[in-house]
Amino acid sequence: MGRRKIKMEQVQDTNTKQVTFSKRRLGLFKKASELATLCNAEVGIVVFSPGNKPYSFGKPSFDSIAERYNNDSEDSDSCETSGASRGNRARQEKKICKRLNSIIEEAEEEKKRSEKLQNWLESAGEERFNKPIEELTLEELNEFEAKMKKMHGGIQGNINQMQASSSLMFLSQINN
Amino acid sequence: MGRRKIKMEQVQDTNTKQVTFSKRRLGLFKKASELATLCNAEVGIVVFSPGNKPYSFGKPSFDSIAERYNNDSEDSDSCETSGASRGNRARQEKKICKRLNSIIEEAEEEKKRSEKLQNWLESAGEERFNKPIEELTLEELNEFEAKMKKMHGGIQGNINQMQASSSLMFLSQINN
DNA sequence: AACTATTTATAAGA
DNA sequence: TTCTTATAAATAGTT
Repeated sequence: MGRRKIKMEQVQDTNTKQVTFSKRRLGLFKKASELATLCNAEVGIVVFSPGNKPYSFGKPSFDSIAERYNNDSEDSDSCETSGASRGNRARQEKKICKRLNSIIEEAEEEKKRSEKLQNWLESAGEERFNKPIEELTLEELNEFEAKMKKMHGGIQGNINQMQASSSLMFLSQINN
Repeated sequence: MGRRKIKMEQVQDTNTKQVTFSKRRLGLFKKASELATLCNAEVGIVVFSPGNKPYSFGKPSFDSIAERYNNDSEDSDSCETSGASRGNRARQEKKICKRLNSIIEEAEEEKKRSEKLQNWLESAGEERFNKPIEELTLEELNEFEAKMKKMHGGIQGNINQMQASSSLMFLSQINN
C-alpha cells in the first residue's frame, strides 16, 4: 500500500524498519479501535518493538485496568485466603500474573547484565592491542568467568520460576 | 473503505454487524501479522465479539518447538479459536499454558548454550599457557564474541516472549 | 512531519 | 457464506 509493493519479510534497513513500525503500529491500533466501535467488541493488543519497547491498546482501556492491577499493594509468593470458588480463581490467576511480571523483571535484569558483559567484551576486544596482552587476558578471563557464572545462575533461576508459574497455572486450570 | 464511507459508530443491523466483525477481525490479524514480520516485532491480540466469543492472535517466533506441543489436534501459534463461551476460556488458558511451556523449553536451550560457553571458557582457561597465547586469545575472543551475541539474542527473545505471554494472560483475565 | 502514487482493505451487491 | 468490485483507507518512498 504505497509507492511500491514490498516483500513480506523483515525490513533490512534499520531506520526504515523503525519508521515502518511506527506507521503500522498506529494503523493497527486504529483498525482495532474501529473494530471495537463498529461492532461493539472488546479488543486488547500488545506489541513489542524490535527495541523491546512495549505498546498496548485496549478498549475498554487497557491502561486504566493495568494501573489498578499494578497499584494493588498485596501479593505474593506464599499463601492464599479462601473465598467463593468464583472469585478465588480470579485471585489466583492474578497472583500468578503478578508472579510472571516479577519474573519478567528479573529477566530484564539478566538482559542488562548480559548487555554489560557484551559491552565489556567489545571494549576489551578493542583495547586488546594496547595492553600487555598476557596479563590482561588472564585477568579479564577470570573476571569474565565470574560474570559468566553469575549470569548463568540468573538464567537458571528464571527457568525454575517459569516452570513453577506454569505449573501453578496448570493446577489452577484443572481445578476449576 | 468500500462502496460507501460509513459512520464510525456501532453498526445497527445485526447481520451486517456480524459480517463486518468477521471481515475486520481478519483484516486486523493480517495487519498484526505483517507488522510482526516486517518489523520483527511481537504482537498479541485478544478480541471479544459482541456475542462475547474470544478470538486470539499471537505471533512469536518459536515455530519448531511449538510443534512438539501440538500433539493435540488443535491450532498452533498463529491461531484463532472460537466456540461456546464456557469451554473456550479453558482452551485459551491451555493455549497460553502451552506457550509458556514452549518458552521454558527455549530457556532450557539457552541454559545449555550458556553451559557450553562456560565449559569452553574453563577449558580455554586451563589451556591458555600451552598455546601461543596472542594468537589463541584473539581467535577465541572473536569466537566468544559471536557466541555471546547469539546467547544475548536468545535471552532477549525469551524476555519478549515472556512479556507477550504475560500480557496475553492478563488480557484474557481482565476480559472475563 | 507532510505529501502522493500505489497498494490494500472493505462495504455493498450478487 | 463466499466472491466480486467500486471505492475508501493505509502506507512506501519521497521531500
